[in-house]
Amino acid sequence: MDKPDTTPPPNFIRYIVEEDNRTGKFGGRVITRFPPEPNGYLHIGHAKSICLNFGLAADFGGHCNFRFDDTNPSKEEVEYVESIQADVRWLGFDWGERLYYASDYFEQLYGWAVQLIKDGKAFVCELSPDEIRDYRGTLTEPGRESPWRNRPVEENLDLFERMRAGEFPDGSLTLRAKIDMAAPNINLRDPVMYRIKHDPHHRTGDAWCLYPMYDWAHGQCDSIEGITHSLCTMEYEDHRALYDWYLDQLGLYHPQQIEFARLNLSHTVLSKRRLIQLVQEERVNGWDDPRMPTLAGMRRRGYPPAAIRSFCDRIGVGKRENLVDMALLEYCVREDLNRWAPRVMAVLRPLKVVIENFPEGRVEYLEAVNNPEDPGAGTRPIPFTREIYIEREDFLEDPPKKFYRLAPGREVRLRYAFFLKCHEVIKDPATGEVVELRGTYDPETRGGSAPDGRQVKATLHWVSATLALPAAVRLYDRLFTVPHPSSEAGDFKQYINPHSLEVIDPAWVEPSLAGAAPGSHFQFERLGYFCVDPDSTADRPVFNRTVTLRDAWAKVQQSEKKGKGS
RNA sequence: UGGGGGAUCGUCUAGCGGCAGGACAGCAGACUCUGGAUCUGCUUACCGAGGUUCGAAUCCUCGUCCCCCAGCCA
Repeated sequence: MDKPDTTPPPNFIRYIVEEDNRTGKFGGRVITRFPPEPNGYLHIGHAKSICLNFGLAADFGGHCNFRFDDTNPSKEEVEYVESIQADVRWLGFDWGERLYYASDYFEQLYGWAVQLIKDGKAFVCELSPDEIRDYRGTLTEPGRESPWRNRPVEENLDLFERMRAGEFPDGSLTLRAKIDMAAPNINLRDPVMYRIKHDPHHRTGDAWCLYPMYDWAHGQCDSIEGITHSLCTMEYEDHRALYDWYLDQLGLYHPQQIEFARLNLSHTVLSKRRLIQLVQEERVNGWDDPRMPTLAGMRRRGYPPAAIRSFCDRIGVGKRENLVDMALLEYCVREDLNRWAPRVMAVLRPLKVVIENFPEGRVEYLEAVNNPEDPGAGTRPIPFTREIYIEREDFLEDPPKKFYRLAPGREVRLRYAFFLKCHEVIKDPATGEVVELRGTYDPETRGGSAPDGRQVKATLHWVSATLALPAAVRLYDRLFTVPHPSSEAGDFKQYINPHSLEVIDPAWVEPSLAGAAPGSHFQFERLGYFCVDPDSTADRPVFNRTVTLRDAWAKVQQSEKKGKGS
């Protein structure tokens, strides 16, 4: 129905697929795959690949396989195979029955290796890892052939069989392809196909002590599954020649590999190595810490999956190096949440206001709109009492020109309630800190407008000081202080933002939030979007700030500051 | 200086020989019971030098700069 809106912008991969369909290269089929290694959590960079692969297949009436590239048991764990599937599902994609594992093909791969040996195109090598490196040559000099390169086929076959049987220790032997030690493409200098690892595998258990290298497995896995378009990141461009070589020697079907640039996001890091460090060194509280760029972290932070998908559509797909501004992701998050997140009131840093002409002990219920963007969302009652809390930063005793919130003698509107006028400022005599405001309300302004037509410049959010619920609120900010921590000099961790998490406890939220379910989203009016954290308990909900609202006042303050400074 | 890739607004991206477009960010304004949302307007780009062509971001040549590759990782 709304097809034009959902059609993603054009990109070079789409053109290739369209062209392939025109020429009938794959008979009009479009089969892609998402092939994660279960050695860590998925992050926003994976989301780009997921959206690309699943989206492309869906748009061309094909399908996308889900395949774990589980060829290295020493790094892989079931925890990850589970979290990865949960994350892809959460993102909104469905692979039906098409869940595969590279380990499903171990036997087939082994058979193909035997075939290459018989054809004289692979050999068992006894060089140590150091020696292999040494023999490989350098970027500018050719390598030297392994002394074991011309072993008779029968001997290779025998040794390879015994490698599988477990007769040799880890690292003692490898199976290598016999290609060309002088190839300018280093991937073609007799690459290792199998290494010995007496390591139990999360799926095959101890059936194998011989594991295929990714380069040996990947092309054939794609081929077995009939993948038409095998999308991967740029660093695999050099490997394509090797995948093609294997497929050619084996006489197998060739998928078409297309490389695209991986995503870089500002103010964070997206390499598994660095994310793992953050987790292991406890710079964050686990993989799903809301500051992490992982899907699990973003989910906990409150980023809706639709926002992440929209982001992936907007960033496009290209081949050049890029650094996408976090502001774009935040825009997508706000754009989505704005449409459907219910609005509530919460005060983070309370300043008590006593409304002197409002009777003590009286509670008046006012009607508040749940979502101005969605009339169907209805209204809810909120209690108004003699003592309320307003946000501390909404009052200034000596307001600058552009500040039009509350000040002595000034009148403002309390959202969905009454006009409030401030008469008196009570301070701590010792510190001079404002501790309480005294004022009066105008009963005639119930609901928020004055019968006499007088206007106020500001509307403040508030909660009843007697009826509000205490809650813990976690304010998150960007994890790093610089746009591109991993390209900065020195250890990336020195650029961690020391203020990336601030906990406010207690903050005060309106009573309707009692029992809010973990994972549910709200807009705290004038403050931002918040998501209920799983750490919440019955008597103390915990809210994570997903993202702030766009803040025009903050910008005014900033530009004033800059103006003064220069 | 072996091989592979890439250079378009501040950022991301479109363009496929015919007016360089969009989004985010920024700026200005309108509107507003959220300084939210919405709406309007504005600023800003083809890495460089030659060539082909009536016409070049696009084709050709020569440069420059950036990224990737020397794991028994993926």
